[in-house]
Amino acid sequence: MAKQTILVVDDEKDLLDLIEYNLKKEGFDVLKAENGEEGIKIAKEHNPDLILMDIMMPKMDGLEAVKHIRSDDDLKAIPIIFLTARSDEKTEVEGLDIGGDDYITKPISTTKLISRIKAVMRRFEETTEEVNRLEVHDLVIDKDRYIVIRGDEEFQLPRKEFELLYYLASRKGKVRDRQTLLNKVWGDNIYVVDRTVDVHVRKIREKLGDHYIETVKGVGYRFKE
Amino acid sequence: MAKQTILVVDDEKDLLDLIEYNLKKEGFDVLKAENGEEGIKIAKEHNPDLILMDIMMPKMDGLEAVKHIRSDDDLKAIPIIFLTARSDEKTEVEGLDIGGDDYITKPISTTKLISRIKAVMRRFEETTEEVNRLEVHDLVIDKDRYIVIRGDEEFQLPRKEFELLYYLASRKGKVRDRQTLLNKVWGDNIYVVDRTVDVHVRKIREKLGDHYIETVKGVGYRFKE
DNA sequence: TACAGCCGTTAAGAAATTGTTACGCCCTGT
DNA sequence: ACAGGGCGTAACAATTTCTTAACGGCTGTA
Repeated sequence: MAKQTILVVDDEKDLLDLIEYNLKKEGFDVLKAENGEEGIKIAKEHNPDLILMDIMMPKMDGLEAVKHIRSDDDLKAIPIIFLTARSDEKTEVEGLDIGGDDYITKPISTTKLISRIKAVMRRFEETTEEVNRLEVHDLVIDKDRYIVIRGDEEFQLPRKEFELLYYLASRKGKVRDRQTLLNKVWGDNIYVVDRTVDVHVRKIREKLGDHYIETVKGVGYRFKE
Repeated sequence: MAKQTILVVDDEKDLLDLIEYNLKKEGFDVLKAENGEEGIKIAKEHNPDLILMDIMMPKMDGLEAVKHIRSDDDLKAIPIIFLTARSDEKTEVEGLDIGGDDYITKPISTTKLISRIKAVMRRFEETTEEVNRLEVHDLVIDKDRYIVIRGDEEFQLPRKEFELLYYLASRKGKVRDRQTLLNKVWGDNIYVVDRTVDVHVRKIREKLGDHYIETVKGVGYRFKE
């Protein structure tokens, strides 16, 4: 899965940094804005997958900002989670009414924040109904089911093998060096020896045959075009 | 969309009238009941789209009433919002636990009430519209009766097991990770260890056999295709 | 031929993940 | 109050998957 981007809008810089740190640790890309106006601008430019919005801010407050977002065709579908200083009833409700998808009261527990974010994203994914299904050569690589199909054979690859294959297949023809593969498939802050990739490639070849993943000596691997 | 009907159950007549007035102004049809017992009776007769239920009432209190509603096949799908006099956490939690979908503390702000109602309804619209009877492989999973049938065997699975099976079966072939399963079957803001899913899967397998739910290591579970 | 750089292959041990069982809590109906 | 069922958790066993390290082969170069 491609990295997901979260836009955090809050006027407290410290909090912004703290949230950024935690979200990045969880593997999200993070964008920051310090007020509603800036938030909208950045949202338009980058189309984040989710917005974390403080309600009380100078210049343009969160509620105002969300109204704008919800009336912008390009942005209206983005899920929004509110941050509120106190669980003051009125704000809370107003927020849900204009189209927030959840709200969290400060002070924020990191785990809670993360799990809320993931919950909201999941709720949205089902609605979006993406097709995670690649068809390349004589293979069907179905990520929803985590299986690879060829003719009427069905292969159950282990997770890493599957994801590696999926990544390469989704970029058919493009060479990726081992380090890139590790970053994309294993994750950024993971420490493993890059020869590990070789082993996985070999296992894939063992199961599906040699003719899908090609070696580019001195560079890396690529899915055959 | 047709006018939506809301059943309000509260023993304070004045409040009942006030709420009625406001809901009607918003375009809802309103039914009233003054205690849990009466509430259930009216619910069965009219099948409202949502129930607003006071917790503290004479005769049969709200929690009790909701338990009945949740165990009545015709009524169990109706969203319920609790009204509580105090934001006593325990009652609050208990309420959500037996199947309330939201709760509001008195005194009630009208705007807040309305927007909560709308929010809950929105949430339900997305979820509803399910077929209540699945036929997969040699199984019939009947959600109306909470029963699984194979040939002339009939299995009475406990609630969680049933719902987990139902969820997976209704997405035959698609892998779901534990967290997603928890969110979908247990509910969003429920905190349970994700290994709980394993145990329930095991119990289902114990009763129906191993060949329905497949494990995808490192990912989650899926109903066999 | 000797050497260096790179990749393929293997097998073994480590790590991660799941299966299974048992226990305790809570609620319900008796 | 008590028995029973449903649920969530913890702990340990059983498996599967992942990594590493080591060795051998191939290719191009001096």
